[in-house]
Amino acid sequence: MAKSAKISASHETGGLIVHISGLLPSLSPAEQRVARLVVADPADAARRTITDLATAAETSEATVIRFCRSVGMDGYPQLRIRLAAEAARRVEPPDARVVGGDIPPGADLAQIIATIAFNDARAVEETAEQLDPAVCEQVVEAIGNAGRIDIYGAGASGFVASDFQQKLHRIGRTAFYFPDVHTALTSAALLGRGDIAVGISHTGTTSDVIEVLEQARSRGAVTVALTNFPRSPITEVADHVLTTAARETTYRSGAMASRLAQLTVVDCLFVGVAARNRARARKALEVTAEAVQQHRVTNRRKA
Amino acid sequence: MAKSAKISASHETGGLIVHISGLLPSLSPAEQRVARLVVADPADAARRTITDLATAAETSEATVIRFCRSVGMDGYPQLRIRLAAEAARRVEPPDARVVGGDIPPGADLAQIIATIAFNDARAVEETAEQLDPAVCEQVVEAIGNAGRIDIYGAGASGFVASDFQQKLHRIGRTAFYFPDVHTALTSAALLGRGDIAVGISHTGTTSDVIEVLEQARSRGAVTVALTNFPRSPITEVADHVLTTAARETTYRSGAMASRLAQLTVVDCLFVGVAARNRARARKALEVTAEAVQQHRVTNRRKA
DNA sequence: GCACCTCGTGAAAGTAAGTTTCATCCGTGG
DNA sequence: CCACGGATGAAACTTACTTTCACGAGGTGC
Repeated sequence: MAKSAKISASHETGGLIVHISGLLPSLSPAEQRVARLVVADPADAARRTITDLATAAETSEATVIRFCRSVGMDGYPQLRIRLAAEAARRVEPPDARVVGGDIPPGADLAQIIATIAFNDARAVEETAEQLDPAVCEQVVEAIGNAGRIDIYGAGASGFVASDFQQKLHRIGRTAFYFPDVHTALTSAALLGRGDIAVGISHTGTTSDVIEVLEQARSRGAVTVALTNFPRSPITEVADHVLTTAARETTYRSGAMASRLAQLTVVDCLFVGVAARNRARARKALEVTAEAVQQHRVTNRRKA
Repeated sequence: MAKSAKISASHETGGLIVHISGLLPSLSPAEQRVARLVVADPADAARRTITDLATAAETSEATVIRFCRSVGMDGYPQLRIRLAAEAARRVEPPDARVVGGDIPPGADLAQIIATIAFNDARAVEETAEQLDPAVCEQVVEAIGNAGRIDIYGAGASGFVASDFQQKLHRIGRTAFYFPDVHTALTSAALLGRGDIAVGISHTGTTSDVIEVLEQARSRGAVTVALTNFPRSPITEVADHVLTTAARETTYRSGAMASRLAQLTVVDCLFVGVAARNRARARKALEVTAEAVQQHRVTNRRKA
């Protein structure tokens, strides 16, 4: 039977549309009408049912099926999902976003959301890229072996410090965080060889944190600094320096992205430490999760 | 009150998978089996027929249909093309990374860093994609006009709550955060019409937070919930629901990505509020920045 | 402890979508 | 004027999708 020129089934993922328009002239009139609809708006075609599309092309379902076969598909459903896939792929409008910059005055919420998310995601990715695994390894090692872990941070970095403390505590490491400088100083004074102190400061210029870290170091503790600026003062009192890569510089942005970058670093260290002793960490996590269980309500679902 | 919180069916093209994983816990067991298959490999699911998928999930076609409806689709074909579209859009991560999953046991630091950063960045991006600007607008409006702002959160979400409080405070809004449930409850009891309460809970099942939010609502305050799961109990006591889109589900990952997603949402709200009154917010930020200036050291650089 | 709900579930009936078959139409060349 | 062959759509057919319904588990109130 006239198995009319079955064009090599383009099994490659892309190029279906191109493929179709390429062999458009070789199609029968009725099939061409279908093809034109498909090429004109693949996404729309994907949404239609075969009868619907046939009607739109002023033809019958049979012709649509024939068209599917002509372009190398098994049947209509297959064409449909391929079209949906391609339509989705080509819709990628990388509208110019304000990279690392301020939010334009007239921006609406949607723009604000897009800009912030973009910058936040960037900060996280770029931080990960420039993080030195070797340094991380040393820090993880130190934390894993430390007798005591002190974590310092002020303001926004204080939240990160606090978060880190809580995480380490949850896997059974003896970690402390002090919101108050005086308490932190006394704690630092009691550190010694085999202990570790981590100072977090976005700018790297927070005198309180630097001071405490210095104290800790003078007592023989290993010191770690987490900052955005690799040459900032805090690095002078640190044995190991980890840096974030948040671009924001203006106070106006309120160091938003930097927090996320700091947290990402904290997460990496945490997972690294936990991975050193899987069994123990897992056990500790299970126990702690269980502990808060009674403070969770069972899922009384909504209608 | 269930009617108050509507599950904004992510009408946009993107975020279906994320949307589904968010709803996962609120689905019935059989539907969850379907959901897991779909989330695990959307492209594959798109290729399957409904009977096929039902068999794979060890359930009936009826359940698959119910699942479609649960996630806001009209029927199976619609789900199918949406899945195909999303699968196509998703850029395959360079090296096979464990998306939303655990870190492989033998991983070295570099792998851990890459995986965490990838998941963190994704959570931020996907959260932004599915955030409903309209709801944000309402919340921003409410916060901007509120007499008093109470923010509740426990555990990891507590840090986020605290961060939010600090941010709002910095631009001159009267905001509070209470680490202690009892204090929070008394504060909530003193709220009234014109005030606003924000409850943050990743799982949406933290009874303490729900309880306090409920109290606030009963006093006439506008209530806002920030959670990863759009049908969790907390949404029942909230006038406005904002959702994050962190995929992690295992407690093992310690809800790491979710924090970042929550912070991104907080940042958006913060900037939104600040943008409402640029002049005043800027002034406040300048003044507060100046206040901590003397706690910064000048750049005595390293040798 | 019983009656009664409600909810999740799959079997089966029902409907719609997709596919095949086949008769018709129409132009072409004998 | 009559085959002939390809294009086409109506209709039969098959498969996929959707709805309905009854059963059973787990809870709730009497």
